[in-house]
Amino acid sequence: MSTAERKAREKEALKMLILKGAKKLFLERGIEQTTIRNIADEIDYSVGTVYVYFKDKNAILHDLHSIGFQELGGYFTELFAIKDPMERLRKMGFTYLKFAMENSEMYDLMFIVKAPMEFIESTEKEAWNEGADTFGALKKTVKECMDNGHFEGHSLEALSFMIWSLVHGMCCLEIRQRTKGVKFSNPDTILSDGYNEYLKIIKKL
Amino acid sequence: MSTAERKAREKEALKMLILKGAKKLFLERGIEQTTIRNIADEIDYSVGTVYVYFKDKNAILHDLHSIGFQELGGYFTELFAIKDPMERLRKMGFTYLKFAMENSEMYDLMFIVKAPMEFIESTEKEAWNEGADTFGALKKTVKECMDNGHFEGHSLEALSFMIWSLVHGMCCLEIRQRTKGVKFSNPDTILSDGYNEYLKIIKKL
DNA sequence: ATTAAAAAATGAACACTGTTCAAAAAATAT
DNA sequence: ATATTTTTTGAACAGTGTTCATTTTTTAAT
Repeated sequence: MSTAERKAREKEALKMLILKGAKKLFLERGIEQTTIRNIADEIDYSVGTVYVYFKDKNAILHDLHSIGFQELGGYFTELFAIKDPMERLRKMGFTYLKFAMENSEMYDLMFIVKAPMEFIESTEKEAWNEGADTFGALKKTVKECMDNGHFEGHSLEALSFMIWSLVHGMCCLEIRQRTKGVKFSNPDTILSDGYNEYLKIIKKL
Repeated sequence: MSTAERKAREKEALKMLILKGAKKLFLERGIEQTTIRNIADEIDYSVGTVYVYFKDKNAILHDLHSIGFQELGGYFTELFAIKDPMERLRKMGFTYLKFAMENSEMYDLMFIVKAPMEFIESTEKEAWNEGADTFGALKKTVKECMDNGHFEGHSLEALSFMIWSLVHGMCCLEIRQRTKGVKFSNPDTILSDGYNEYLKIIKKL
């Protein structure tokens, strides 16, 4: 019985080792430039082994995308100590932008790359819980703001989606290099001027 | 002299034929599922010929991305007849969203896919004029609104970037399938409820 | 009309990709 | 020490973007 437990642990450990190697390569050379052979080489295993632990490349990308959401959760934890929902909403915007600018490759994988969603669709038992939970946290805060008399005339779902779209839009334009002709053409500007404008907008709503 | 002119025309015609074939395949099976061989087959030429007319795949994607901006221009033309800048800004938002939802594969190529930007960087003589011009049209309208007393306390560049980010964010989340857990989970909802919320927001600014 | 020169089109070949799977190696149980 | 199960392997396959010597076609000159 003990050996079976150990084996299960070892199996899990090797799975994590593959993910760790994959993440390392993603960060230093980009997602698209990383191959299964690269990952196998990185951790000194053969390609075949990688396929024992992951159905295909999308499975690796999906698991890594989930790890990204755990990391985003780490950025978010201290937010929930903030009592005032408007203050929390402000800081939530900053934290989201900061995470995206400091972990752009992971953000890309979590919110832009198609592969993780394709994996979810192919397995089709589970929904995109990571996304639903994150959006849920935003909605909860927006609701508290509305309960306190803010955002009159807006519906909860719609306004929450707008706020998400606004910050995601900035991140997406920056990460996929569409800010070349705009003055907002680097991560620092997004985090200062972009965030500043975000503050002005939610104040007026 | 006449033959040289005809040859130049024929060269251009074949180039357009390749782009036309590429676009057809993109729309019916997606960008990532379309190969150079597919394109060559589609127009009854060999792979080699494609490479005579285009440096590489990114060059095709870039030219197709430019065609997308021409098409977006077509959607935009009637906007400039609108005198009232606020009314123009409202309709501009709707037109942008409509273009994105009706031509999602082209929108993806224009504003999300990396390849066209990589091509611009590799040639490095030209900037992303398509993007700068489109953003310029938005900025011009926002400026007229500000001249009419709207959007007090905002800077032109920053607010224009926010408006772009807001509508682009919606499109990007929808096109890259991140709206599964949200009620805004199809193109029609974006175009009705999403646009409605966009109207509410710019009215309050 | 024949021939030489230039231009255009070709597709086999190369190095790479994700993926599979019979065989080998290692670990476990008897 | 042997048999069984589990784990790991890497060659092989079908596909990708890309190149380039060769062939075909077109043009220009005689």
